[in-house]
Amino acid sequence: MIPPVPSRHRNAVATRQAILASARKHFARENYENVGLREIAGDAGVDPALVSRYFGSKEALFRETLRDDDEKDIMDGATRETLAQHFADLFLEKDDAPPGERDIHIERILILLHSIGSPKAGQIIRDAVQADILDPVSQELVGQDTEMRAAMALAVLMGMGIMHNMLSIDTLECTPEEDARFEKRLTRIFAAALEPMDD
Amino acid sequence: MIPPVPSRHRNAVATRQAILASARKHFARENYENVGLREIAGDAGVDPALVSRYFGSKEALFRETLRDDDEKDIMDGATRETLAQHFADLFLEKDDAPPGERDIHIERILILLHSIGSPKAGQIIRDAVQADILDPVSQELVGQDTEMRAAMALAVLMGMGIMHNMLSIDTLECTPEEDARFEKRLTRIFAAALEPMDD
DNA sequence: GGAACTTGTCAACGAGTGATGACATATGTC
DNA sequence: GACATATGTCATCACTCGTTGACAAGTTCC
Repeated sequence: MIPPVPSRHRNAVATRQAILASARKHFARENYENVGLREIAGDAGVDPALVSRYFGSKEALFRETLRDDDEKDIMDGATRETLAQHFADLFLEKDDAPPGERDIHIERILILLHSIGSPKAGQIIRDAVQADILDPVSQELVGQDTEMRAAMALAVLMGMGIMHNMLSIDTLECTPEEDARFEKRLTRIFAAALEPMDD
Repeated sequence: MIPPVPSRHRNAVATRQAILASARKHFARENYENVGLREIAGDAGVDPALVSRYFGSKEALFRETLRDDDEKDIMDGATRETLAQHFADLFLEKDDAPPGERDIHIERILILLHSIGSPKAGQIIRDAVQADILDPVSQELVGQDTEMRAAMALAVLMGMGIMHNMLSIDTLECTPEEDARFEKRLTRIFAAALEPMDD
């Protein structure tokens, strides 16, 4: 009988992070309801009971998944002139952040999108959207209807994300010319959502 | 012992329709996973076993829920000039269809939106979106990138629907002036998505 | 070395799900 | 009226889920 050598030394914070990372990965791919705690634990190489122990409940784990501690502001690097282009780049993943940080950013949006429509996740998502996206964006805008314009830009961003990542409806990635026209059109849409009315 | 008078005479097609109507109602309010067959049956005043019997499976029932038999085309009543306004009206529910038919239309979109992100409902939704929205719209467009433009308009429509109906983020319903500005901006966004590039 | 605490393991609970098959009752046909 | 079929009822299956508590094993401190 081989005494099973503990493959990983006991480390509370490490397992907690492993669980959280696994949860982020799975919630970014599937529904709140379709992600099981056993699935998360298995992928993290951890006993399922630890998930409940470390986070209290699945709902609390999901909330933790959406928390941004020191993540960079969604409006970082955008000036008033480049606002529409900034949002287009956001969707086109032409982010100038380091790749690791960018992936986290994308993962977070995917989590948001996948579990919209789940009543248990609804309020959590609502709060995160308001605090991390709507408030920062509308605060950056000037002129009339700042909240309305921020909400409309977010609506476009979410709709495009759903089309691309969840419905897998891609009108992109064809010829480079089409790609360029897509980007131009996308920028125009964001401009229509964000820019102050000129008349 | 009162012999329980059958409140409703046995009628296969009537119960089938009752189940379908109840399913539509519930799927328009919650996730695919969060709607139970017992819930649907209970609301239809029907035994839960009948749901499986009449529709085979929950998945098949959901698919049936999204079928449009004789529903009017999403592009009905739109000319090339009023295209953007037509889409804005679609979201603003200023539909000129009879109220019953309009509710069905709205209900169908809500079903689509709520169960995006559910893997079991994913393919069904994808097919319905393609056949009932993308194809008719892109077929109506002229010029370059018709599919791309249709997809972008749908993205805007879905994003706005999510904001309004699921995240309950309303920048609307304030003053009439704001309302008018919102409609104007929304029309501009749809125009940016739908109109051919002029340069 | 032994006590006190932390971290991990295991088995099980109660609740809920979709689905199925046996049975009961109504309806239609001859 | 008697049979065959259509429709509805009931109990239950097999399964998955989140969560919990008892216990084992490692770690730290005295």
